[in-house]
Amino acid sequence: EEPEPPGHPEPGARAGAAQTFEWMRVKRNPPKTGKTSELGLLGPPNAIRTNFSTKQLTELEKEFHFNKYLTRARRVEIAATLELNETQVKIWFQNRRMKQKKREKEGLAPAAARRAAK
Amino acid sequence: VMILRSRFLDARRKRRNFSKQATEILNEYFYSHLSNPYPSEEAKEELAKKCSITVSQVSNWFGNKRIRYKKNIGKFQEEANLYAAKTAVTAAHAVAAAVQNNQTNSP
DNA sequence: ATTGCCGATCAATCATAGGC
DNA sequence: GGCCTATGATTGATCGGCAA
Repeated sequence: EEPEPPGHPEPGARAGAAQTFEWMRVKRNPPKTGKTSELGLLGPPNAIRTNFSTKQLTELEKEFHFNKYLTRARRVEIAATLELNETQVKIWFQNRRMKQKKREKEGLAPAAARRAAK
Repeated sequence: VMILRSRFLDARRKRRNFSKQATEILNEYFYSHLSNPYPSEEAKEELAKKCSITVSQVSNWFGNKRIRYKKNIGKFQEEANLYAAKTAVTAAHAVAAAVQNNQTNSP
């Protein structure tokens, strides 16, 4: 409960100064969802977080209530309708399911919290 | 504009800061585990209970803390030293108690 | 070997709280 | 009241692991 082997005392680390641990260096690869549809194939691939429109979110939400999971066919259909790629639709449903689960959990916690309230 | 923002009552709007005490507990954990500030699910539950907040809020806190800390380590230096000293004292007491206990019952 | 899902996390952003 | 920073929450997307 106290792994500390990979200690990396930075060369410039001084007494009292915190070290730079690995988690502080973690960098995520930029999103590759941008797709190269718009541009032939030059220019930096869209590496920006997509902002779904209210319309798109409304449709996705509607579909989610109908089915928590998508079939390949349905996914293709929705992606085309909302002008999103299949990966974005897939990820949206994945995140939506996690969100649903989180809410159910939080929704029941209060009940148990009152019982265990100190 | 307002319409776009009124995303079906974003819970974010009624946000309240955690109690000073809760923040103390969270920071103590964070800085005493600075080499790997990723509490296990069990640790999160324990922290949540001590802070009177939900596990999700503990997760949010650590997520924000980690990102903001590494974004600007310098800005947290003072805070880091503060908690480092605090936990050091606690550890010293623990060691002292252990030594005391060791001398009392020596096999 | 490929592909989807889960759980956790990241990273950017939103909206409010708090201080001046 | 305006303005700026601090902070909790949200979310599109990534990472690693596992299963089909």
